[in-house]
Amino acid sequence: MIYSSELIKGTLKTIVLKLLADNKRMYGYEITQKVKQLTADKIQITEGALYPTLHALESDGLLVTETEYIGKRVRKYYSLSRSGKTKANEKVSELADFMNTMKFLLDLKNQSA
Amino acid sequence: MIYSSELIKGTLKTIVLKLLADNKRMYGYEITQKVKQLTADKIQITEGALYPTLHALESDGLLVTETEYIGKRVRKYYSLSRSGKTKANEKVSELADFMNTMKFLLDLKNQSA
DNA sequence: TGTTGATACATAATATTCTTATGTATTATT
DNA sequence: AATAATACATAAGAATATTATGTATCAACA
Repeated sequence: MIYSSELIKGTLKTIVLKLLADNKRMYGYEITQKVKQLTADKIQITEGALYPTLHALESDGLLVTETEYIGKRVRKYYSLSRSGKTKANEKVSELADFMNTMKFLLDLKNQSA
Repeated sequence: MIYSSELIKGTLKTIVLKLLADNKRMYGYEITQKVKQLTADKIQITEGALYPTLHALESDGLLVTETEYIGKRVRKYYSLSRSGKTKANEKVSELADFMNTMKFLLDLKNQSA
């Protein structure tokens, strides 16, 4: 089972920031695989969504990059800047809070009964 | 505190379907107020988001409407169709599952340590 | 050795879904 | 009389994803 894509919307930035908070540095493809693995294939981040997001986070100054070559193949590592670390904490807290609120909403029983 | 708007994306349909599953019938404005109340103002559904969503759910056959007049003011009640009830259950289950997955992701500790 | 699948980046066209702004009108409150 | 709340609706624009496409390297296998 893969979640309907609309659910991912709005959480991608937070997922990326959280993974980078946990792993110091990661490259794009690695992020897609890590998320796939950690969620038992339930969340699959597409490259068309991820790369523009990484570029946006970088241009916001939240991520910094180092490019390395593995053989002849380029690999672009991303890591959190100082402000990125702060932002990561904020976004993770907000999402956790949001999920509690949603859980509460979804657990409500019939109000009309 | 109000959640950053991007978090709401993708959950609105599910919230609406869930509220209608709990309350038999509701009208648009009522839904905005109910969500606001249930979430202590943390989630505020805008009318520009809600009405198009209600119309879409209706045209998908998930909702049915009855129009009533309160004095001279029109009020449009929405309720779940048979397929809407099924869909509501599916969407709520999926979102609950998704939130567990996200919770797991966010609770992970440093992987690089 | 050549074809396939995995790795690894990227962007463009399109679709979806929201925000923000605007509009109309009734009713309640001050 | 003016303002806020109730109640509907739509349009322009922004944000963010999907889908498709492109390039290229590397590993495995037949």
